[in-house]
Amino acid sequence: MEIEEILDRIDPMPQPFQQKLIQELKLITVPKGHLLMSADRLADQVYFIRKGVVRAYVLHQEREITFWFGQEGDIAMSMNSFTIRKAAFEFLEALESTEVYAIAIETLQDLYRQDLYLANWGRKFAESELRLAEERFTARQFKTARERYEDFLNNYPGLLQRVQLGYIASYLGISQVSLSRIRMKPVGLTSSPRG
Amino acid sequence: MEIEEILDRIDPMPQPFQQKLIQELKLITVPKGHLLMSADRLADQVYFIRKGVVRAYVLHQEREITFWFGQEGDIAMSMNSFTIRKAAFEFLEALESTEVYAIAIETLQDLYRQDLYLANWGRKFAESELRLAEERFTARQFKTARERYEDFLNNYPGLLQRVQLGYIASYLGISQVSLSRIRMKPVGLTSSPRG
DNA sequence: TAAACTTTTTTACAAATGTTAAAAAAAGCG
DNA sequence: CGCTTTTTTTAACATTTGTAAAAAAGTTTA
Repeated sequence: MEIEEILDRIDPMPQPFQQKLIQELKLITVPKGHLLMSADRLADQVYFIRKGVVRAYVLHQEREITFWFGQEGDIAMSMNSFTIRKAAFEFLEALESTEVYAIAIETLQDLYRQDLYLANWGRKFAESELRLAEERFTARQFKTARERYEDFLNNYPGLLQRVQLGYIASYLGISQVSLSRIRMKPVGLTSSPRG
Repeated sequence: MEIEEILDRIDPMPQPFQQKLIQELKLITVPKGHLLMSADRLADQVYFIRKGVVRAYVLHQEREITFWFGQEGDIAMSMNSFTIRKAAFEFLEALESTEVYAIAIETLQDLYRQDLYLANWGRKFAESELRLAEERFTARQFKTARERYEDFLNNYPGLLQRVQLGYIASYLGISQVSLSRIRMKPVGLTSSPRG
């Protein structure tokens, strides 16, 4: 996906202002397994995904917890590192050979501070991510694991084929065994009294 | 808490720009139990909490799920209603007699579009909320219910005394019975083999 | 293509959490 | 106050989900 389209997905802005951002980008390609970002280090880049799939995960007691997937058109950054300029807590890993447009966080911050259109673009980006995060957070609370799995299939068509199930289970907040149990039984066949 | 302080908590901006926002605010007082916002209606106001406690909750199958608390200095808005101009999915309820500074969403949107400082203030607001949401989302995944309860006590000192436990249990993602079990046993005394 | 490795499913069991209902405690109110 | 209502705790039981380990399936590589 080309960069103009990625930017427009968040909020279209007049050409000249868009170009101010595009000018600063560098297209890089990373192999499967490459870490674009590591925990305990200051994240200094923001990535616009042109091609490929990445996941963000945290490491907790020897265990990886995947909490975000990004594919073509998505934007990856450590909000933690960006806002409070502290070391990131997450890893960002390419799950396929992946092409990203990269920009230094410092440069992006400068653009935001200088330009009204870009500042509002950045605002809309954060707002839309926040909206998704809230939706996902509440869904985690009142939807069953099976419903969340079905939502995942609908919201990320094709991703099931590109991402291994262990990562998806963790993303859904369940163990891989539970996910396997869900997939085993056909949809709609839950453990009702006389199931 | 006065409005200047509430705004500065997100990001300080030069006086004249801050005043552009403050000019538009109306201070209102609502009694305990009042709904500042209701699901299935377009949320048309943003609230800056001067005094009191509010909660945001969703209604799912006869059941209320509290997912956010706000107190002095916090800012309440329906990000869903704000960004995609759809009906809100959440309720916003005052848990005490509460004073809020209110501004129409439309007015705030206009201010953002016109002014660089305000646009960046709005961006930082969304970014910091997003950062908190991510933190809470991952914590939900790898912390036990007891740890989340302890985090709540640390992150919201005094709120335990102002909010009933049923709401807190729901906020923590557990049943009220579970919360009661946690509170029953002293800290550190978990169910170990010879507990 | 055989061996080595990784991923997914299955099994058996343990632990955590939910549900419903009732008792106890606390808060609200005339 | 004492009665009523609400909130919190406790109890008993059912269910979900997790863990660890093994089997099966699928991939990779020499």
